[in-house]
Formats: sequence, structure tokens, C-alpha cells
Amino acid sequence: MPDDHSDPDLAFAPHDHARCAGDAMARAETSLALGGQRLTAVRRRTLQILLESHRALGAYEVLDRLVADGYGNQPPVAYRALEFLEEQGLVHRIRRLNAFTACMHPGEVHAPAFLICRACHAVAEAPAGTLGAALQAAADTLHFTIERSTIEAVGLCPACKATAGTATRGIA
Amino acid sequence: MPDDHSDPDLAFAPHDHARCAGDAMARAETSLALGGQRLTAVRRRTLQILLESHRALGAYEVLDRLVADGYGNQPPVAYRALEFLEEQGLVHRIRRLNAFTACMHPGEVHAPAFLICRACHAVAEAPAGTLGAALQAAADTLHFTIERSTIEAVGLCPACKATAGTATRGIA
DNA sequence: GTTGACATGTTATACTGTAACGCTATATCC
DNA sequence: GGATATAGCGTTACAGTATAACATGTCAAC
Ligand SMILES: [Zn+2]
Ligand SMILES: [Zn+2]
Ligand SMILES: [Zn+2]
Ligand SMILES: [Zn+2]
Repeated sequence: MPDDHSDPDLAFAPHDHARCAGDAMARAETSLALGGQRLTAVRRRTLQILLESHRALGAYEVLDRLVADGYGNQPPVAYRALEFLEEQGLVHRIRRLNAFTACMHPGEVHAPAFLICRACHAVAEAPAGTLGAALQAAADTLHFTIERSTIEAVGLCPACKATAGTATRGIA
Repeated sequence: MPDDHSDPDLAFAPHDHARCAGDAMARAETSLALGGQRLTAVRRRTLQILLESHRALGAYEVLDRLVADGYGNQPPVAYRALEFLEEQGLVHRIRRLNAFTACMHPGEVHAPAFLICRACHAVAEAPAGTLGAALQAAADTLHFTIERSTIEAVGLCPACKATAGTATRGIA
């Protein structure tokens, strides 16, 4: 059995997602412990919820899930947990969708870029490649200093391209 | 007097903005005429409003301006005009700001990328350069087909870097 | 002038995000 | 253990963003 956890993003491919999510949660715990940050019950559950699929969830979807688990049922509960996780680099905000998704490469420094399938709503974190450099180069010609960047592409994932028109596929 | 209308984006530099905006409006008229689309009063005024500065305006800011000119004062009036202009490639949506800005390169095919100054709120459309290609390359490795992309960077424009901390500068 | 298509005006509502306050849990220091 | 400080959570109330649905108006083609 091949190692299906080599990097090239597997959001679009079938894979051992239980392990995928478990690994991510473990990395999150390590990373937070190192930084002296607290992974409280709400925060942990929020991250778990996002890790259940390679999709982006709206704050209110997350909130619904938290409520079902007995946590506070007001928007700030979800927003606070999500913002904390984003600050810690464990979650990314997908502005195009007004939604959040778990980071698949926590720890590594990365200007994240996302590929969003409009059919199955899977979200993959694209391999950085020369992307960051290209954006930096564009900024340089205008003498602009980049602090944060948002790169998001909408289109069709391989599975949905194959089934052209059909609905959900894969882990999304 | 040098031609200050050579491309490298001038949003961050002083320039003859009346001509800058006038040119853009003229290109818009041509482009719509070719496509058989109608530049109605609301649409024209909406584009003018966005062309007054190199900033992004929220739909409700645009609406306020339209109301002041005697147009309908409900959100759909502004959203419809903005969406029409965006479909025609004359306006871009800046998701990071929940706002809209006039396109500075209408006609040309371009996967737009924006540089947003967090100090003076100027928004420049970055020269495409290798950016589109880099994103496409990243997508290719996952066999993802890009249909639309959102590229936005937040940081400091040259003027605001110089004044480090001071407020508004330039045309923004 | 009637028809049909498109655009605008209007009502109402849905969705997304935050400010502010008070309570509770946790860590720290004595 | 008890006092103190801090961070996190629960809640109320509201602000900001966006859209569905329907009525009215405008314009060009026939
Ligand atoms: Zn997975
Ligand atoms: Zn898909
Ligand atoms: Zn200008
Ligand atoms: Zn600036």
C-alpha cells in the first residue's frame, strides 16, 4: 500500500481521511503547545468540525454544529474560535465563500492559495510553487509591500470534470 | 511633460486622474457598444462614481451616491448596476473589502490581481506578469481547471511606506 | 399601438460579522 | 488553600452585506 500522505494536495483524491484529519489535529496540538496557546474545548471541537471534510464551512454552519454539541449558540462563539485558529495558522478564511477551512500544512510558512471546486465544493490548498514569488514580483514593480495575500481560484476538480455535471464526489 | 498614462499602474502615483477616468469611461462605452450592451443612466453613474478615485467602494457607499443623484434608494439598485458592470469586465469585486473598484484595463483579458494599501486604501490592479501562469501551473499539478480567480494582497503602497504611519496620500 | 424584453423601483428578508458586558474557568502568587 | 489576575466563554443587541420576489416603467421591433 502506497503512502497516500505525500504532499501534493489530496483534497481532490480519495485518501485515508481519518488519518489525514488525525494527523492534522496532532500537528495542531503540538504547534499550540509550543506556542503556549490553549486548545480549549470549543476550539478543539471547531477544528475537528472543519477537519471532517475538505470543504469550507461558514461560521454559522460551524455554530450549528457547536450548538448541537452543547456549546454556546451565539455567533461570537464560533467567530472567536475560528479567528483564534486562523491567527494560529490552523485555519484559513476563504473570502470568496465567506467560509473557513482547516489548514492542511500547519507549521510550514505558506502564502496559501486555494482551489475551490464549484461542483463538489471541495477546497484544496494549492502547492505554493512560484506563486508567491510571482505575486511578490508584481508588487515590486509598483514598490508595494505585501503583508498578507489572498489567492483563490474557482473551477472544477478532476473528479467533477470527469463526471461533468454530476454532483458530489470524493471526500468533499 | 511625460506621458503619465503608460501602463505600470498609477493608482499609487500622482497622475492626471481626470484623463485617467475619462479614458476609462470612453473605453467602457466602446466596449459595451461592441457587445450590444446598454450603458443606462444608473450604470453610467455607478461607473463614474467608482472612477472618481482609485479606491474600492462598498455597495452601500455607491448606493448613497446614487440616492443623492435621485436614483432608487434600495440596495438592489446598486448591486444590479455593479453586477452588470462586473459581468462586462468594467468593474472588479474586491472580496477582502466587500467592495468594488473600476477596472483599469478593460478589454484586455486579465486574471486581475489587486494590491490594497491598508493605510490610504488605494487599490491598484497589479500587472499580470507571470502571476496567471504561476496559478495555472499550481492548479495543473492537481489537474484542477480554473475558471475564475481572486488574487488580493494587503500591504503598504510606496507613498504610505514613506510617510510610515501618516494617513491619506496620493489619489486614493 | 401592441408586444416582448430588459431595466428599474420597492418591499421584505436572509446572511454575515461585531461591540460590549458579565460570568466562569484557569493559571499564578502568596 | 485562598486572593488575584487573565483569558475564555455565554449572551444581548446590533451593524453591515446581499438577495428573492414582485410591481412598474422604458424602449425597440413588429
Ligand atoms: Zn483528508
Ligand atoms: Zn469537485
Ligand atoms: Zn487615475
Ligand atoms: Zn497607501
